[in-house]
Amino acid sequence: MKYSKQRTEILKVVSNNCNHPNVESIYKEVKEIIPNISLGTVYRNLNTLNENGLIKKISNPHGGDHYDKTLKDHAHIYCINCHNMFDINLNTVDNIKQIIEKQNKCEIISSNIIFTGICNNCKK
Amino acid sequence: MKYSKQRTEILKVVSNNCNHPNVESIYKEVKEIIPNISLGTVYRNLNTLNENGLIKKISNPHGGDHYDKTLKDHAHIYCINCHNMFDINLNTVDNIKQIIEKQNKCEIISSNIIFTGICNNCKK
DNA sequence: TTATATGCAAAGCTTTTGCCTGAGT
DNA sequence: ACTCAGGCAAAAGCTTTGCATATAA
Repeated sequence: MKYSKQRTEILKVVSNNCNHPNVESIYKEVKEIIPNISLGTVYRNLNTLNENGLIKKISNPHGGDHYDKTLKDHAHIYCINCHNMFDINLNTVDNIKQIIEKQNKCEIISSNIIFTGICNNCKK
Repeated sequence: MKYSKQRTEILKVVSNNCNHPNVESIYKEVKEIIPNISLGTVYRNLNTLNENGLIKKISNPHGGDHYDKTLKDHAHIYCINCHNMFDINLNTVDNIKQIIEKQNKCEIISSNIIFTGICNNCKK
């Protein structure tokens, strides 16, 4: 991977935010710094960064992937009202994995755990 | 919902199989019975059946939705080798939901839990 | 100087939609 | 008869890709 201003900026946007931005909002935000960046570059770099383990892709059942700076496997809640995605501290994910591997005699590589609902903030 | 031969056949394909077919394989299978069925009809009916709670849509992080006859919330494992999806008996899903609701003061409507790995059969 | 990344636009996929015809009640 | 469903093809999204140019090492 050769350095590029574009990729650095994209990584920054994902890393500096606590939300879990999707492609659209990453594109928007990076465009403010590098106005002539193309959407293709954003897609290409998100894939590269994901493949190199610098960010983590979270696929959303409601459409569109989100990207996460936290690399450790963890669960999320997706709010159908504000469309944001939040981390869930579910320290049982690793335990569950092991249980499933034993019970089903299979090998688990990764997990995608998304709860859909209404977040703390939107409930008010 | 008015009766239709097409919808009945689509529901049968999802219900009579223990695998969790995706659109492509549902289309293929129904086509053997109703050769002139169109792909649009399959999509339309899968959505209708899902909305009416007769089947359950499972979105796959690796692309393409799968459809499930089991309506109760449960987890799945997706095998990256044979591309099949299998049920996981995870009787803790309901417990986890409640824990999350309490901890995060949010409301959970549904869950999408998919583990990716290599299934029992492909491991051999 | 050589390899990799970008921008742009075209192509590719999957899914949805419009419109007219056909089937169900 | 009237309404809902299907077939077909076009459109809509989202994502990837090819190609020429630009940038990094």
